[in-house]
Amino acid sequence: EFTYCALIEILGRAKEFQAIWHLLNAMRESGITVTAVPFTTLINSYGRVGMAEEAEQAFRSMQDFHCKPNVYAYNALLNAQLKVQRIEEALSTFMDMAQNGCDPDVVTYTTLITGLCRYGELDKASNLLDEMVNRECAPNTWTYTALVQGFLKAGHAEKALATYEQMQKKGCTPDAVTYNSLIDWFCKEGKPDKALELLDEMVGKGCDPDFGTYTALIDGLFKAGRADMALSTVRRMIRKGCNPDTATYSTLISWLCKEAETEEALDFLDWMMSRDSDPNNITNATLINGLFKAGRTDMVLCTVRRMMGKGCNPNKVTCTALVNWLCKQGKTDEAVELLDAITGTGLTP
RNA sequence: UCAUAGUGAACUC
Repeated sequence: EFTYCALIEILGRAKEFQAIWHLLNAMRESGITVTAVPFTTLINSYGRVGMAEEAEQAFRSMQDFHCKPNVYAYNALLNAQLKVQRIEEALSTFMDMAQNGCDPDVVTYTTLITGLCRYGELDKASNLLDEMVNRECAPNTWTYTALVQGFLKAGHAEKALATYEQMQKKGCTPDAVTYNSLIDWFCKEGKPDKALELLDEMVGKGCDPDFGTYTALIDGLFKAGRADMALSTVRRMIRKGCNPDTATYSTLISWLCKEAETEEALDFLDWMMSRDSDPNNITNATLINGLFKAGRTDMVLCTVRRMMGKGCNPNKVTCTALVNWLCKQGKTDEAVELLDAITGTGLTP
């Protein structure tokens, strides 16, 4: 049983859904009692790739396995539904929980609050927080942070800050994610100094900055025209033992290209590739786009090849741009060659 | 805790 669950987890990440179903059926046929665990794993796997209807189907089929959904299964379903904006369905899942005597927990509420905020249903989200308190289901740092983030993204800074206050009054300590949300918001508002103050505050309170903190700051400082400070933040990050990840690299590469520092941007790519982290699709798009904008068309093709060598293929937008450019240059052969090299795209200029 | 929730990056718009 334990082994099965581990296997299903792996299959789920590999999107081998059919294999999971076969495994579940095999388990049932061999008389193994199927618990809610493998179903939760399956529902989550569907959820991750946005297959909400399949997630719903998996949830319903639990019945056929005489398996009663628990709060984990409900939460996974809610998550899958909200990810693709099935708000009505999610709300009815939430009602079902109550009817089936399954008490929502803090994860249930946080999932709902996050989902509702994402689609602008801030009042509903806010009401849920009140409902939690009334039902003696204590919100935690994640719950408050989700709501803070929701208000910030919706441009309701006052409410965000009020929630942030409320959180602390209730004894929930802000963590790195909470700070990162606020830091990012200050940066986006063009107030990197405020963001830096918050950085000091978090450090002062013993909360370690992470990738998110530094990346948000670096981006904000570049945006505010303070490239030198941004680069010193990179050094600080490395000095503190927090190594840049792919998002940090993308931020750097993007800005360096904008600042016409393409050599530095390419140096970062070298550095990145010489280290643990491989470029991902976003790094790829960032760099290619940056090189085009900076007029470094000489470097475009060899960079594309290097990244493809690392298994990092251009996305649709980049690919179209590349092919267009090659065709304009009259290098249609190279364009066709490139298209062939990129699997599974049927794009033609 | 064998399974679930909140942050950061490019392009497109």
